Amino acid sequence: MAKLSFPAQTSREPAAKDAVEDFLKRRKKATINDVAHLAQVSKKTVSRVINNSPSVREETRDAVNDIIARVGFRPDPQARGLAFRRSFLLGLVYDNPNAQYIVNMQMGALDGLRGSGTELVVHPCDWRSANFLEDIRNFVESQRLAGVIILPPIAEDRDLLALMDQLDIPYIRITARSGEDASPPIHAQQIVSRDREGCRQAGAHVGELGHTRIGYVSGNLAYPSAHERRAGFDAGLAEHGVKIAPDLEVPGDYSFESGYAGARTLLSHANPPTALICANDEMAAAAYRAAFEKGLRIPEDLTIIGFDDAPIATRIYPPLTTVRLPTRDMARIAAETLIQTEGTVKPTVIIDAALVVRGSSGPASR
Amino acid sequence: MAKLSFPAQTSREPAAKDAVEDFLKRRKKATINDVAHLAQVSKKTVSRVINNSPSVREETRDAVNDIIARVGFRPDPQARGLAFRRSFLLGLVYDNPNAQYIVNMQMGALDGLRGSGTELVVHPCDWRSANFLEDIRNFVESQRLAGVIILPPIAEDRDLLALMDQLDIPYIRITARSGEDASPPIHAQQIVSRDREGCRQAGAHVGELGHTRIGYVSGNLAYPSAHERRAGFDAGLAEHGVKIAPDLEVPGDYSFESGYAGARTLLSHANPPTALICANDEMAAAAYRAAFEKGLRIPEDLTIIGFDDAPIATRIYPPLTTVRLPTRDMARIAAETLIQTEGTVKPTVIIDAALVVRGSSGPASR
DNA sequence: TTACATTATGATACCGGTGTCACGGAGCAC
DNA sequence: GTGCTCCGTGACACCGGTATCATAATGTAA
Repeated sequence: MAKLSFPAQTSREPAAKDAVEDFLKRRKKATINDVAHLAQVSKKTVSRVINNSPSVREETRDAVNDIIARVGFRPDPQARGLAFRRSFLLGLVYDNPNAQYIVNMQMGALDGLRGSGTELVVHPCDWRSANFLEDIRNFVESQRLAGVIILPPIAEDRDLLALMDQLDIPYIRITARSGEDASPPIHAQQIVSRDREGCRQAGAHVGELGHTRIGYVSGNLAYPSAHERRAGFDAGLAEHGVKIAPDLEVPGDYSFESGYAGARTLLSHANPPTALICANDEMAAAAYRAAFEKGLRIPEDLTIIGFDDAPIATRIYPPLTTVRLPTRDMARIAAETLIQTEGTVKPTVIIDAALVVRGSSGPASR
Repeated sequence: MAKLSFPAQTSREPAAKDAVEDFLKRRKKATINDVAHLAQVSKKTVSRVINNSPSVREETRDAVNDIIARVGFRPDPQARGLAFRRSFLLGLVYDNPNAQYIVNMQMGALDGLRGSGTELVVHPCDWRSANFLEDIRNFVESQRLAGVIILPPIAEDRDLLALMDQLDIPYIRITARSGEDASPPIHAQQIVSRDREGCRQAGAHVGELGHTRIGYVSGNLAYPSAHERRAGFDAGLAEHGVKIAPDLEVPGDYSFESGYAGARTLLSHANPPTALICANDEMAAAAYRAAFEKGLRIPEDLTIIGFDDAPIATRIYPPLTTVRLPTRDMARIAAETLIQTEGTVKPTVIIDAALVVRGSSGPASR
């Protein structure tokens, strides 16, 4: 037990030591061939070590790992990708690059990728463009992406989802409404936010404050989120026996401009609202402006509710009561899911939104 | 002149037609080998066509291009990159991912890349981390990036610039102060914003409005931008014989929180300012809050000036008078420069900032 | 001891492109 | 007609990895 059979091993090591020194002097990026040569094994064995193949003798593995560490070898993603026929890049595709949630989701995706050796390639695109699909196809296919995260609203595009299915590349969509109960159902991996629940809480909050004259600036009704949010607000208000006044409802499209126009209209009404619910924070910020221009005080004269808990919610004054949507976490989970699952499709992940009460909501004064 | 020697050509074409049909039926992504085979030339010739090599007979080129178009061949970036020893990816490295200018610059970089076949890989990093340089080195080197755009504030890191020089990869830094007159001078390609000029205009504006009691919340003095901006404001104010009150100056670090704390301090002063200049919009927005909490009206009681013309400048009420920094354009130019220049280093590009007067500035009332 | 699995390892082809260099033919001077 | 350059093209090696399959080394049963 004491004396191990060292003659066999030692024959390799000493020679290698010097060779490593020599190699390092050349200051060249190490390749798998260099490592194989220095470790006196074939490149395939080095490849096995890199890929954690089980069928490598521990002794060999250690020797190879030693050389790898000493020469600082890092396998080339390009070569690896070429051989594997897939890259080590995750794609983030989205329209609407100005929206804050896109920024958050990108940060979330980066959170999820950190330390994985996979990098994030961002690819904005134009949903209205004629070659929308062609552009994405080209991107995904030619980069041989390891996976794709599709952000709202284009995550609702059935043609895009069909394309992704056809390309046979792992992808995950982020959306406000599960596609499983759609017709036909969507079977893609998805991260679904429960906007409805958060909005229910917000609606209940407004009802609880005693408001009865309630205005609403909707989101873009082309997107499921707008309907989910509306349904949630309705449910919460109903808990207190109130509802959005039919004559105090205007369509918005999530933009500041549409929110401003909508809020102006509502606040100019002969019998204006004492509470104004906006389908996102951007429009709520616009409502602030409309209110201030009319000389209204928030929340004394007007309660305003938003949705998203975007940074702007705490930048405007008074800070906005809103519904927090953990966009960053959603994208993080999406990225983690894509790089962890090896072909296996994980079930839908549901994320809850929740009310955050701040200074823009107060009791009805009239 | 009439009869061209067509026998030689026609022998190739007809056979190919059918072959292309056959190929398309297989629904496989075309490779250079497929194209070479169908066009009845060597893959090297196809390669020449792809790369616009001049030494290809026009006739041959047309034939190859025809096949390329018919089979929808797109060269694989991975394989191409492996052979070229560089990828078709541009890296965007930055710290401070929450800042709005980062978002703008990313959009700008994407603008600059559009249609170039190069994709953008975003890589946030942590300047304070011990392996900051190692992380970036690893990223740049292992991805064999085609180029790197370095955003502020890490674009000021001399060690990072030295590393990039050593890695011998095209890169361009975006900064508020040219490195050419630094000691030792920085010879990197750079896009320099002239913050100072914009701030001079803003300072002159404040002076012109008759303010004499002027407060200042500085930027992070570790960054050149903070000094440039301050110098600009000083110069503009000096044009009207006024200056920032020594007792009304507090340090900020560009964050909302620091701006809030700073503004509160200044507005609590026994002899408070009638104008408050903030080194960026984020801090200006925080100053709004501090002012409102004190019951001050903007601009009647207090003039507030920001810098950046970030989206928030028009979201808060009243809209903020600020200095517009064309961050998006700067990054677009950076990206364009990197993909256009083939080894040749372009000179420094200077971008001007300019005052945008909105509703937060008004005449001094006292 | 021999026969037969079982494991560890390597030789070679391959992923899809580009670089090097050699070669055949056209154009020109002699 | 010969010798020369110049141009267009292709054969082949190579970029840096992985897959396949054969083979050497080891273990186990007979």
